[in-house]
Amino acid sequence: MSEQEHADDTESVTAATSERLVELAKRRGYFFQSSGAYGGVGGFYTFGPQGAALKGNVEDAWRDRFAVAEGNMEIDAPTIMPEPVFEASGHLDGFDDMLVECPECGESHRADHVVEDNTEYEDAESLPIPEVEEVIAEYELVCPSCGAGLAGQAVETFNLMFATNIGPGDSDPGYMRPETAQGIFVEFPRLKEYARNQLPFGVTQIGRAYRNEISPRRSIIRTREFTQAELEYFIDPETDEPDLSSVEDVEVTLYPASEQNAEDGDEIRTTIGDAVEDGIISSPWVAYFLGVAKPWYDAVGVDMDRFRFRQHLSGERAHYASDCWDAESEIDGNWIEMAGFAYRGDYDLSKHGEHSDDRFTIFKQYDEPKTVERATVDPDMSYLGPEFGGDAQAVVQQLEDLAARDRSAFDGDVVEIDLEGETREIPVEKTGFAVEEQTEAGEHITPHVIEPSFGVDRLVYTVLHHAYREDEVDGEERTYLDLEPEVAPTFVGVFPLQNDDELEAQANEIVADLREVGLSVTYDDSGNIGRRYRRQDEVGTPFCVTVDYETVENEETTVTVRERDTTDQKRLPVDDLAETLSAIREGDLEFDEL
RNA sequence: GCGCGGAUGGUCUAGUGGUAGGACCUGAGCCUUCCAAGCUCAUGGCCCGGGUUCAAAUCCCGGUCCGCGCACCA
Repeated sequence: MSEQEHADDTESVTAATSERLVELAKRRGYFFQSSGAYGGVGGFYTFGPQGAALKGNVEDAWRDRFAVAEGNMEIDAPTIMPEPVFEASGHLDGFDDMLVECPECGESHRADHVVEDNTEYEDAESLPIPEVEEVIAEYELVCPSCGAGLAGQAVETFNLMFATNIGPGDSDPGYMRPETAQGIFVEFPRLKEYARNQLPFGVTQIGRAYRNEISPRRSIIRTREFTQAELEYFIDPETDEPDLSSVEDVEVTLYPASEQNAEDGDEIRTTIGDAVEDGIISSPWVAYFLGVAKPWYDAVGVDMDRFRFRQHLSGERAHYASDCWDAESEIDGNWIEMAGFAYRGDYDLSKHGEHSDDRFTIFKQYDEPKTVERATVDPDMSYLGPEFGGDAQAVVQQLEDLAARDRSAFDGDVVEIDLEGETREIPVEKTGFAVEEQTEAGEHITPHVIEPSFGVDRLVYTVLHHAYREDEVDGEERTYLDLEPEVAPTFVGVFPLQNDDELEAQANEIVADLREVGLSVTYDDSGNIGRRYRRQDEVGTPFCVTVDYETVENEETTVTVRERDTTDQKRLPVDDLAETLSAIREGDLEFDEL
């Protein structure tokens, strides 16, 4: 077999897993194309009963670890926000792609890239559309694919945000958020109050985000509406350091940019502590969250042999990030991004501070108050008002600026200011100029942000894919999902061995008992017992309880408990059942220990 | 958005210019003392819109959706 044939063969085998998984997902209610009755719509999926439960469990696990256990605050912001938010965040401009279509071959190309690659223009993206069209015509630029002239072709913009109107008319444009993060940043002034103005603090959000992708692909891996679980962790970059003691021994597989660029570069197996010490991960904060994330991914069922952290190459980083690592999982031989851990610096808070009326800063007290000399003005408005009319406020502004900048300007009898190109004189006595000693208790600083941002749908897909198993039981083929008990949609199935009033009554009692303690239970009395086991195997239910004749005949009431992966059975007293299964669900007990 | 391929019950699939068959699943019943058994019965389908034709699920055109490649993924 040739190398090529062998590769094809391998691919078809792995791709088969994805195909079977997608088929299982449809059939058993994990996820499926939405709006199918109307022909479906690209990039939108509905999570069915099993999928919604799995996803909810994953979200709960995330909340437990990244909000509750870390002492962070969770919020729930709207998915639609007004245009100015995205002007500030940079999504309105930065999210705009200029596309030009070739009249010959039909290929679409980034117009700004075509211009930058073939002219002396360096930042074509910032040019207005008509100008880009002019440049293309002027330089007689051609299609990179086929060489046909592009002059005269319209340059279209495509913004990946879904646009809408807030209220009637189109005077108030709004957008579906392209990431949940902005919902947190925008509320920073209030959130810092809830944190009692103390850094560091973290805010989490689990919610939907929307991107009008040009071409959604690979089932729920790339969709137009998806769920993110994000943490924005705000720190004082001068003084805050993470406590790495709890994560320094966590072993990780890292794929740094330097290795990706190297000829024979490879992944590095190391620990969080060593990676920081060796400078592989430059930000200890990013390292901290990688260290928290890895065991968490393990716990929800990601195969650690198919998991790594990959550093972004310099060219692939977002406009806001100074360093970024992705958590990646391997699916069918491809690595897919499940989370990004970005050091966003003060980018977002600074932008919102500039664009809005609020302060996106934290007041940081000095250890000792500082005494500073400061020149101030307290203008006599009864003079300035009549003298300058509508310009009076501008004059006051100028005086304040001047006092701060050059107090010697107030040395004489008059101060000269420039008003719309005209020099005007103001008597110093009318300006209230004074040099005073002031004590400053601290300063306003803009916190830096570390953002662990998780894609929930991709994680759910990975968990299902990594859990997919095929084996044989007594010579019969079996498909099952090796889901962690913590995230499995259904925790236990309860069956009467046969259709028999007494067995059914007993089984129903057990169902009620188990539900009483909060377990997710399903009851099934259809078909023979083997079929029912296989049904639960296929959706990943970790345990099945069967009521048989021994249960109802013997003195001590007992049932069999069957474990999914091994199909092993143990007999347990009904009285302890709820407690025992709860303990397993919580991870305090193993089936083997029974 | 471009190119290639595809679309038949819930799922997987056969099929022909003359209105569709199978397997599995599902439901009802029988049987059954722990792993997809058996028997009987039942529900359920040609992606959408045009065109050609006496007749279109089938041929042609357009669309939608899916998969792959290109581009895109802040």
